[in-house]
Amino acid sequence: MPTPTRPPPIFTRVAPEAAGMLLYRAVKRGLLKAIEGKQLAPGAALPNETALALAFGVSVGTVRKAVDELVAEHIVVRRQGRGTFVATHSADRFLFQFFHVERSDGLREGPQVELISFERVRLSEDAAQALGVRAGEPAFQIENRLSLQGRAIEHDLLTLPATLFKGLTEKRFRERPSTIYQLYQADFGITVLRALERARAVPLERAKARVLGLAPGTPVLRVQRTALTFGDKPVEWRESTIHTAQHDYVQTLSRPV
Amino acid sequence: MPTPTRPPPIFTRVAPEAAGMLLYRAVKRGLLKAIEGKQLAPGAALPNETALALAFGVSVGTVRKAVDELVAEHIVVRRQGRGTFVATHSADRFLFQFFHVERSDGLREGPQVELISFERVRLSEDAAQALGVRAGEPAFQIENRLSLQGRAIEHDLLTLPATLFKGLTEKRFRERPSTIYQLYQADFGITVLRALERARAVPLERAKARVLGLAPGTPVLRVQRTALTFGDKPVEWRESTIHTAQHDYVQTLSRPV
DNA sequence: TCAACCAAGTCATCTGTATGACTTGCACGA
DNA sequence: TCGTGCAAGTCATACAGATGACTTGGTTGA
Repeated sequence: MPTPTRPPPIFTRVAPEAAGMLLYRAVKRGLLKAIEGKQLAPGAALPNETALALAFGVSVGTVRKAVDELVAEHIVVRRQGRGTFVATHSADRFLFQFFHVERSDGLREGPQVELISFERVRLSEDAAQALGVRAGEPAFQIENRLSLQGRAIEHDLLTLPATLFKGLTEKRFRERPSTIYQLYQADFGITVLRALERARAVPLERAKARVLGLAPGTPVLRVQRTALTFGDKPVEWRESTIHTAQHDYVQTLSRPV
Repeated sequence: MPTPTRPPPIFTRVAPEAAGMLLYRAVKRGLLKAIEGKQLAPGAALPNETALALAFGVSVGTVRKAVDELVAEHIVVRRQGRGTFVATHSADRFLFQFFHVERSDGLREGPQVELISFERVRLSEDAAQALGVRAGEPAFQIENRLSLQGRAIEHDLLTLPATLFKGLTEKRFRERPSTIYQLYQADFGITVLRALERARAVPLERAKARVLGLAPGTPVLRVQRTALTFGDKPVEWRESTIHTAQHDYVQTLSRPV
């Protein structure tokens, strides 16, 4: 009788070939791979700790340390007595980690995003420096308008190196299922792990005033963000212009990383 | 012969009486107590891990977990092969953790602080709400001007509940040896661990324009900060007005806490 | 004198095991 | 039928020890 086909194992042992590498890092990468590759979908339960230890060929303590870091990064969620689950990134996690605008009274909600323009360009000096590549490289430049409760609040200008986002089209961008960072992850295998931001107050320019429906010269917040993936490699450069009359840009200062 | 007097032990065993409490938390608190109480001064080396385990009556792994958290909070610093040291709060750590203004080209330096006014007041509604106490409570209100490279860059308005800062005087404040947060710690036993900030862009008011030597109406960054100690208890409310023509307000977005 | 080597001390990682707490589902009995 | 209680599964904490990497300081030998 034929052996029944079974799905390939999700995890592979890391112990032997990872000589010199940190074991718990290798385990973490393995888990991330499975999460990014959708073998472990958002909301799915991870195998229990002893099963993971067996699969990776390491001890439970090592698995624990790997999962600890994923928990700290809000990539998975542990529930005592229940199990460990892949965080449902989608709206909420993105909102929490990368969208820091909230109403002055503390109300937090996800923005509506409208695409204003989508073009192929050559990298400017600023963008090239932020992205760590040469000026003049091909790139995508995307303009968005963000609204909260129907009120235009923010203008975003995104710059993406074309080499990292091969095959991106306006249609694909426009028809993405969820957040922009989820598109990066699902379609291009790029996981944005953290970002650097620089903020300043500037008078609103005429072009953006038109987009936001405000008077030119209004003081607005200008935030420049470099989004980073593994190894602090830059993958996106973004310039946001935020109207902060009814909203604040919110931060928690604690453990600098 | 008389037994030589020896200093009292810095640490006490936690195992027995800490029934139900998390051991590693108890160890962490013990270490924090020693650090706050200056038995372990900034820059001092902690006893090595096995010695700590012995002193607290727990295993090395438990000490390790406690120290891990202190390291994550930048309260101590580990150096492989050397030892673990109490972070020198003083300039650098404060700068790194709580002062987020840097020159546009990335240059980071500590600000010069000038005291402009020091008064006893009653808490306003805003401040009272941020500090989690009733409006009308007595408080100190302190105005500072901060400069970088001789250029006035920021105006700070600090509000401190009088109950937490009993005995604070203008003289003591003015003659503090180092940073403001170090004064809180050394003189009032208050360790600022983290802070919440809300930023917006506003036109510069006339009074602050005079202090900063700028034209009224210039777009400036308005940052409202609530500083927190253990248990997220608010201890300071601060409103900063920052001139961001040559400087940026810098943030790292990563693992939300 | 000086450079190379060596040993001790310390943190860093990993293993393996034990116990407790929390959650769920099932069996049992009123 | 319903609820109590128990057992199993899982994460949470803690222990003890082994090995490796890094730093420092002293010893040795040319």
